Amino acid sequence: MPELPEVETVRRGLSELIIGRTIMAAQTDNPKSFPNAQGQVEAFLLGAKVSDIRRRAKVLMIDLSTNYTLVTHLKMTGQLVYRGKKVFGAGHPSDSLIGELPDKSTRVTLQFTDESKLFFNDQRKFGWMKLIPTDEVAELPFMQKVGPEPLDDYFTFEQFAERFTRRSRTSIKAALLDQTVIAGVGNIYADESLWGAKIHPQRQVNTITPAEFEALYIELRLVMNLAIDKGGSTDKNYVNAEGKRGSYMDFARVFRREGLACPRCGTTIIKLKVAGRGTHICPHCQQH
DNA sequence: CACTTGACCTGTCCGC
DNA sequence: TGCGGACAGGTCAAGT
Repeated sequence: MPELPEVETVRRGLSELIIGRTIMAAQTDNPKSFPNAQGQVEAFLLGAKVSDIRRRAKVLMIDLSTNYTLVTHLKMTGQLVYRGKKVFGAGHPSDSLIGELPDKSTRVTLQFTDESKLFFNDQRKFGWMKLIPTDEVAELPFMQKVGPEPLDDYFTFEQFAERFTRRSRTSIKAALLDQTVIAGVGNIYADESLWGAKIHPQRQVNTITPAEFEALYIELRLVMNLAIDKGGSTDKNYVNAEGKRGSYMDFARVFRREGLACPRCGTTIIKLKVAGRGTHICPHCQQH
């Protein structure tokens, strides 16, 4: 669920809220959510000041003054929510999707010296935060093999099409979801961009024409930029750094819209399974 | 090497 | 009402 636009929304929110704050305490109820060797937290996290927040693909990096980085992956149900002192004990803001924190899905709590807190919530426990030396982050296996950022200014349609040659015999949807091809695409924006480009998700990659790759490149960037504009997609769990939902789902054309009319031609949208994922298409606009 | 499937988890929904 | 099973979907390990 958190894909590139959602993680980017969290990054922007956290940049406003926690850069410059100093971490005073950390606790977790689940070692897998925060798997750090004994002593590292005391030595490199407590007393550290947040210096920057970066994103690569769906990975968020909270840089610290100790030259360590809290590398964070939200996976499917992760949330990073900041709560300032004034909110404590005052119920929760009416526009927030979640209530008092911590709650039963809180896995990690970071407390700052001003008593405000950052909560890492993760219902399904797939996500994690890892404390890693900043100059070693780029050497992580995932960072070594992840594909280019689709929204970078210098990322061209030609480079986009070339990335897919490595997955020529699989379906276009499986290739889009492959993080080593293009970074940051997940199930929502795969379906939305394929609909925009009028490509059936089960089409084999080596049957996609250059014109179709160009349409897909344009649609993917369009959809992701719109989603960032709307603060991401909240299907169930996703919230931004203030606990608020994103509104892209109000603009979705096919995702989770099975049984409804295609906004382009009126045909009923259907749901199928492609690459092991729930997949939404217009059977008229997206022919196999 | 290319590609697919299962595991990791918890909560919700559906049919009986 | 309870209960089993399917489903949700990001990534890695294991299998074909």
